[in-house]
Amino acid sequence: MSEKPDRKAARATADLVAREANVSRVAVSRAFNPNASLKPEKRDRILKVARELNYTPDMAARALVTRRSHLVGMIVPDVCSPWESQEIDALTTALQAEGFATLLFKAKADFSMDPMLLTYMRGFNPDSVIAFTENIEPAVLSSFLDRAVPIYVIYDDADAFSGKASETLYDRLLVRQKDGIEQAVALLQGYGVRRIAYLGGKKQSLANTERERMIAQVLADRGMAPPVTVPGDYTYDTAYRSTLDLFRVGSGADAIFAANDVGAFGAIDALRHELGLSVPDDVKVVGFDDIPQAHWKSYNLTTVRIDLDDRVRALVRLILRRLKTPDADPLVETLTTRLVVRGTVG
Amino acid sequence: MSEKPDRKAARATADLVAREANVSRVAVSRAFNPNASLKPEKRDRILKVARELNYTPDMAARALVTRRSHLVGMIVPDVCSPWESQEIDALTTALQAEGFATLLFKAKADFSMDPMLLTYMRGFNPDSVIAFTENIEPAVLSSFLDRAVPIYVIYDDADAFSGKASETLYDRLLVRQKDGIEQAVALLQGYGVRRIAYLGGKKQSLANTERERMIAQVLADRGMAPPVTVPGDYTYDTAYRSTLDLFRVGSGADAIFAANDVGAFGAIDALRHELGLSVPDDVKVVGFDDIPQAHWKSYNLTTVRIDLDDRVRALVRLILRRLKTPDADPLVETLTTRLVVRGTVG
DNA sequence: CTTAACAATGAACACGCTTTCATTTTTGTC
DNA sequence: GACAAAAATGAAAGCGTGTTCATTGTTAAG
Repeated sequence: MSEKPDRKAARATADLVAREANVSRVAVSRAFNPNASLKPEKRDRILKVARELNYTPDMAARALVTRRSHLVGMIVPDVCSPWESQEIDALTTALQAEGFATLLFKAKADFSMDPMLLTYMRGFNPDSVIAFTENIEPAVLSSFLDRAVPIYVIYDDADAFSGKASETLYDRLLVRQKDGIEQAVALLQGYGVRRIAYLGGKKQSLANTERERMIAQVLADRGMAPPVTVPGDYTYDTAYRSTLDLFRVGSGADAIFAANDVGAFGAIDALRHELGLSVPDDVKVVGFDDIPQAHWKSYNLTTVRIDLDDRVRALVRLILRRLKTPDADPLVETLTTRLVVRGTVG
Repeated sequence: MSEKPDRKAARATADLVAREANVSRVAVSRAFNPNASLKPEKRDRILKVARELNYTPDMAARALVTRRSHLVGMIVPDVCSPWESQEIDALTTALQAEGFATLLFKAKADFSMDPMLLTYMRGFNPDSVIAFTENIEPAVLSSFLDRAVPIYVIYDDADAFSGKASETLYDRLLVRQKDGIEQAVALLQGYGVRRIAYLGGKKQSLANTERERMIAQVLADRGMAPPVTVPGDYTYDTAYRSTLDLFRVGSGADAIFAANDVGAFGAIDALRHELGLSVPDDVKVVGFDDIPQAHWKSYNLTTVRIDLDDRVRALVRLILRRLKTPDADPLVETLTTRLVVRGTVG
């Protein structure tokens, strides 16, 4: 870590570059704006001088006049969650390549957003906002919408949504969770499973609600017993305790469908290391997400995969399109899910 | 996700608020600047009008004149790494509370930084830069230092550094890694371990180099055989493969000291699930970091803990102090490490 | 060679805010 | 109630850039 003793350090401005290169300040601006017309040799000379002077256009000044901050705000409840950190990583990489920087904010643990935080965030004028927090308040939404900032709330849309883009005002990312869930349930049924427990995620999470609803629906379609619902919050520790509670009561469940992979890990460890049960012999376990840890040998988790690359690509496509053509018609991107079979079911 | 159909959406400015509240624009500015002198009732009235108009000061405009962007740049090679994501999360939370927003950038996988990226980043004028990338290039450093931006390169300083602040130009975070390493080696020796393998991290990582050097030193001090060094890169998969290689060759190692917890997980899984060895009966394993996953029952890892809270607190203290008093003398914050005993040694 | 069309150029303005600085109002003291 | 000191106020200047718009320099067509 370090710091410059000399505080005088004047940063180079476009004016200085212009003077040094014997051109007008406007020419310097044009040199850094690829689609502006400027004689090539002149541009080269300016860029050379700029490099020597260690000059970079000031984004703040630029944002002030262009009304584009080149910032994309991300609101995240828990950066440590493997699934979210993957998304942050991938989105940041993709947006960075397009010239946008990630502005990171922490939401409150209960997935809600501090109104103060949002007000503060608005001050930075992000060109777009991506919220990993699902229960975003309408007031907050409209406060951004007043400034015509496209907001992307990341959660997995219900299949119930028909897919007719014209029916909605917004861009949407539609994740067909049912596809993977059907494959998972079919596999479990094939192994003779009779009673499935659903180990939930955060109550406020829409993705969680949808998953629960859809699992119930698929079970009903196949003539199976409705799921036993076990409380969870996407964390290992809660999943661990809930699993203990479930089996000490003796619910008769012979399979656990977890709302996310981390929860599945907690369930597996409770079963194996505290209840003395075997996975998959006594109890089968299926997760959701397919995070990198799912293939770790200690878990080797069978799970419903949401392809991160596809997901991020679709999201970036939506965002960039909206930024470039703000008045374009709302678009719906659809993703599917599929079961990845590993060792916790067979 | 959503977008406002109406693009006109004029954002409220200080001028508008001033007109609406029958005051001068200067008064509005003062209302939002706590230490400016303004009659309390007047301030209240202004803030009320501002709230009604949904007004927030524009940070870009503010930054332009105050020369403070209230942005802290973070350069991260891998957001998904549990240890790094923890740090990002904690730092963002702490800085957010102090009114700073996190500007996130991805470094290249080899821990180096793309010069273009840095140039781009400089354009945002971060008030400070925190680099999780350890082999930061001097040219890059000085390009920021020219603007008197304090840079914090996060790695664990050698104990070799005497702690005399006057001898360095920079603020430093000194992590006494040796403390925990000594405890770990003592424990291993107590269990009769004779030959320790060091499962390394990324070659470019200074923390890794330091850890290796210090383990060798502690072993020598205790009259033990020098460590067998096994190549690694902080990832699970590499650790897994390296461990297989090590034991198939038959190195005679009866303990593995991993450069980080994730690497330790890979080693444990290779030993248990592929080599048919027992941890801790056949081979003892010690990790480094104490990430949350370390207490998961499948691993239950004995590891050298670097207290994240202490670490972040110290870092935030350094950063804020430097931002408030840029000319203050360089300061050194010292942290210790300690062994957390769980199930992979006893 | 002339004229029209076009590319290149720079002066001036705007973006939204903070900060002097000189002025006015309020407060405190005898 | 008079004076000095302190607090409150607003006009104007400026932060570093992009963008008209009118002007100049250059090329293409006739």
